[in-house]
Amino acid sequence: MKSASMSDEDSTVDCDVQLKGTSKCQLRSMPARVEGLTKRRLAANARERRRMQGLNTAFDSLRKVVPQWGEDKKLSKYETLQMALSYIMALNRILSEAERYGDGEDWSALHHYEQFHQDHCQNFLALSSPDVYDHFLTESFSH
DNA sequence: TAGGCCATCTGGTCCT
DNA sequence: AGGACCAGATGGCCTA
Repeated sequence: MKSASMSDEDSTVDCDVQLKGTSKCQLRSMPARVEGLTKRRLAANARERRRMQGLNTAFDSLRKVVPQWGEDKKLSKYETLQMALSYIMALNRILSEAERYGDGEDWSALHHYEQFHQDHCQNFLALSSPDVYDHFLTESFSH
């Protein structure tokens, strides 16, 4: 997508991979030591790319299990983490309340769960501000 | 057009 | 020594 047009399956030296401003021709004419360094840099770039792709895959998995407020709007990474955090806290709270009031047959918690997506998204919107978020954390843990 | 978000490159540090 | 992880820099894409 970005500047480099590199293949994903590269592990050490990819023929299509080029260091910024370094042509394949230049690469071939380089002294062996410099060429070695260049190859290692390119391999490191490829590893870093794969690592970040793995991280993004994990973010996508997280997005799938976290509430979203719109089908079209994809949560940013930051928003995904914040949403996951407050989602977990909310579920935790539901469990705590079910333990406190329920005997196992009390499904009032389920009602809370149904309400969750609405409330949660509203909460999350409020979390856009760090100050409000801190307040939300305090409130959540105080229960 | 400015600002947000993102992918990629890069050099440094830590770990095995 | 080489790989994993991290953070800063850079530049592209998109939207208000």
